Amino acid sequence: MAEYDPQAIEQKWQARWNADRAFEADADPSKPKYYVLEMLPYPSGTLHMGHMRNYTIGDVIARYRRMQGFNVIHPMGWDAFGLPAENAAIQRGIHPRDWTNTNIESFKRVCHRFGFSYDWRREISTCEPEYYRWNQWFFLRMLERGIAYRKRSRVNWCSKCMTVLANEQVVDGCCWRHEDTPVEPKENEQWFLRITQYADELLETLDQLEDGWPERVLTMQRNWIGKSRGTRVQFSVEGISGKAIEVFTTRVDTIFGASALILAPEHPLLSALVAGVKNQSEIEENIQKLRRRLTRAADIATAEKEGFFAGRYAVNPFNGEKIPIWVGNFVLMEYGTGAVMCVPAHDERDFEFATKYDLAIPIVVQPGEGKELTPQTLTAAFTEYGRSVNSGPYTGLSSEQAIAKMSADAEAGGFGKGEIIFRLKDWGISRQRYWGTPIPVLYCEKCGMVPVPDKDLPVVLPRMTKFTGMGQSPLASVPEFVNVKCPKCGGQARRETDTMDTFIDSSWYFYRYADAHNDKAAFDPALVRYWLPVDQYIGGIVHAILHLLYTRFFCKVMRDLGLVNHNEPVKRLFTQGLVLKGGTAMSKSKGNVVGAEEMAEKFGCDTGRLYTLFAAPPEKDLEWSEQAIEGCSRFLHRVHRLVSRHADALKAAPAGTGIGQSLDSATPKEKALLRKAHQVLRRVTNDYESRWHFNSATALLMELVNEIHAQEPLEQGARPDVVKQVFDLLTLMLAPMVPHLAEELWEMLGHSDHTLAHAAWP
RNA sequence: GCCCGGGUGGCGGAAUGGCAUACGCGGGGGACUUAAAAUCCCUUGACCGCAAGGUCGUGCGGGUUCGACUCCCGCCCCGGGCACCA
Repeated sequence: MAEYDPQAIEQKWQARWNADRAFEADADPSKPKYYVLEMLPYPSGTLHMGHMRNYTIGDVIARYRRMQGFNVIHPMGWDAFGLPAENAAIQRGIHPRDWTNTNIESFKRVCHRFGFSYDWRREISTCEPEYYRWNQWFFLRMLERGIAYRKRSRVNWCSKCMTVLANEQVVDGCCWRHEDTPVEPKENEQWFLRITQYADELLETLDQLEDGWPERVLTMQRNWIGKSRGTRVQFSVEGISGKAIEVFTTRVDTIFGASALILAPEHPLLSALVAGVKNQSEIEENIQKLRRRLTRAADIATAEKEGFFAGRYAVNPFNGEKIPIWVGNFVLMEYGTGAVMCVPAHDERDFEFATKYDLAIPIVVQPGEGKELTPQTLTAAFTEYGRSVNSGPYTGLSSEQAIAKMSADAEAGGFGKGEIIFRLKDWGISRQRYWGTPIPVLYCEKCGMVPVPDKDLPVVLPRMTKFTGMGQSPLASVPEFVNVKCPKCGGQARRETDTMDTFIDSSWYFYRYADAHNDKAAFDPALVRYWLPVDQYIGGIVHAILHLLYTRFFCKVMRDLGLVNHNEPVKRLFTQGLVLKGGTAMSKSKGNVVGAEEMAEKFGCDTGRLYTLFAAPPEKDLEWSEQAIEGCSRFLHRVHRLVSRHADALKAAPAGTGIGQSLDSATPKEKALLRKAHQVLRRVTNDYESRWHFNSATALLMELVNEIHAQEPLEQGARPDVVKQVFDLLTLMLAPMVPHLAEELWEMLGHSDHTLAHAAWP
């Protein structure tokens, strides 16, 4: 009896799948399609079990859907541009392209080694001109529509990455790659994509994803977009004509309770306001002090409220009342108008501020329901809706009514209007680094900024050889790249030397899989219409905002370009848990990785796959345990032994009894075994179908094996055709999770007609 | 502070109102073996008991129900997200 030899079996079946082109799928409108996608990896270092868990889950789904008769597209590619490659180049003197390609080769080898059912014809690598020329093409289309634009602004600079970061790449005031490095504000001229133009739609269509996306991802995106409905109101400044201060408020109904205006220290009107007031120099000094203290975004949230009177008064347009203008450290220049009205009785922050600086606290909203607020009983701000009091003509209205009426009146009176604002900012995409897509514009002495004509795409990234990581845009030091003729006037021009954020690359890559080698267009819309949107996307929660927001934005832009006809790129999203070792996520920098290849060497990849599925439900974090793997290995050996021991008898079984046929003549014992097998089938199907609890699916299969083992049905004289049916079911159920072993068992059971790759799910 | 998850043996975890702890790991005992590995069998929540058996037991306190890990109310703890967003 042959022992289970995973290495041999795995090689054998991988060769067979290759020869059969078992996982290649082409668009075929007569078949229902299913798109299974795993987030494409950044090829750095070694592929570890964290990656493998992601791909194993995807592979199980792809194989299960294939068995169900779907035309399954299951592609893989490489997020090949990015900083670590460039940093490796600086540290080791290797070119980023060579470093990246070496890593891609090894990642690919391991993917093959694990038997993932990818259609490799669709492979892409984002650092190849064949791919990134379409980044440039998209950029030019956005430029034409005003979605891409250039402006000077305050941006986030990471001193370790030596580049500007997008807002989405800043976590708790620090760089997302360097959690201990606060980003520094920096004035910079750079390119932005006007994602805010889609803010409302990005928020609205999240509702369509309720059934398919994790609640927390939807919440995170909603928070990030941060829609607020409110009113913009202008306060004139006493003694200065023509210089109104605008505030944004969601509670215009409380404006009769405003006891001050508070401006952000960076407010552009401040210097004009302060000019000529008593104590001018002292106030200016205080402003400088506040500004300096606010350089670290991380500190702002925790800092104590501070402020001071700026020397002038504003006029409340609703009642003509004079209120002092203050400067406060808690007012954010980046949000709203950079100025707020201070209504202490009905806003917690204002209450705190007013208490500290002894400002008036007039009550203008009463809760009703028999409760009455008085200055004596008000120990905290009352921030809920109620009924307006002491609010002139609005007294007696509910808060909702007052907001509506006061917004309308402000607009009629020309001193304000209802407005919706978002927290979301435009996407800054310029990076002062080398290893990325060149931005396809140039600057002509005569014509100014000129887009590179489509016919001149791609703008190929030159092969630089010296990397220092110092200073600005490495490409600026390559004269052959920088100096060009202007395509408009033929005069002297300079190329843009910043490169694109690599999140552009990953924003549309899964559309390219549908038509990976098209050299006339990013993709053929007909193919995309067949394959997209993605039916099931699987990846880490880290991309809950970053990648998943950007890709939704790209989808909407592509729709408006007439390239796609859907509104959301991904129907269902699954975020798998981390693979931990010693309590922290496996990562090269922490030095706690378990390499996928060594895993496959030691136990075989089927065991590795099974372990990541069995050790925990897929959404939970999983602590790596070598002992638990041995349990999985034992189980697979046990199954192999069980089948091979009975293979000869079962092969000879009469072919009469197929799965699902009734067995009137079976003995009670035979029926009990069959019943068990079908119970397991029902529950395992449910696990594959919707619950994705592969750990309990595996447990059920173990139970079935234990049951067969305990009963020894053949030895006890059970009908071979009945036993065969049970073994067939077991094998089919194992197939998505441990495909190599399942194929081997299938063959041992005498099925020589076809591989399991496309066998029908029972 | 607000919003999501979660809390079950020594450990990973199972149980979609119906035998709590499936399955696996680890532990204990045994068979086979000269021996070991592998394999196979038995056992393994806590407490009381020689035993048959009994009592307790899913973070804590209440409630609904014939019946609650599961539903409701109030807390505690852990993880994650958001947060001077006006």
